Amino acid sequence: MIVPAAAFAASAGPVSFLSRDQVMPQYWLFKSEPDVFSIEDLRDSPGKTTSWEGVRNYQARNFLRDQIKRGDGVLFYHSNAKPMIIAGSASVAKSGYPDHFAFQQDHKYFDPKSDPANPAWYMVDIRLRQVFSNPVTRDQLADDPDCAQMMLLQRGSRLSIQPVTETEWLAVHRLAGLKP
DNA sequence: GCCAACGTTGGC
DNA sequence: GCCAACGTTGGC
Repeated sequence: MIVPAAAFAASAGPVSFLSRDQVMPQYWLFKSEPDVFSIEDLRDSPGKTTSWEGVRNYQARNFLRDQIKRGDGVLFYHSNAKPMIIAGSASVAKSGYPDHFAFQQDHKYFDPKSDPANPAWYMVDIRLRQVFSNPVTRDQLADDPDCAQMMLLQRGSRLSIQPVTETEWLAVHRLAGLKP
């Protein structure tokens, strides 16, 4: 039986049958304390790539598990630092997969709520794109009309993984004096 | 170092 | 299911 494409699209719902990575690149901001893991640590990692484990917040977990896809752009933010900066950019090298560190009893990220049959926590891999030679400071972001509304700058925003709009992505690169 | 803003936990 | 206590984040 031949089903007209329009009928199939309607039955498939508003998302249709396009997979996510055929649609649009998305942009994110990942926070990291540079004392723990900095953009230089990423640069010096094998293949300039690292896994992003240890996220233990459900909202961030949902992003990691459901939305963050290979090829997405990542702004690498240095939190709890002097100065606080967007230090560079990265690309998602591997979409969400279970955070296996949560399964390891002797690991600092162990969480008995999570097991391989039903993982509670997820992670992605990211690969360095650019170390900004002129990092973008938090103050610059606050002063820029395209960036002032960023989730990062909302008072009390503790989310360690945040969505970034394309406008913000472009504006951050403009402030860094770079092309994305 | 302080502390506001959260998210989580656990007693009830 | 409520909510107080607690722990953490992260800017200041």
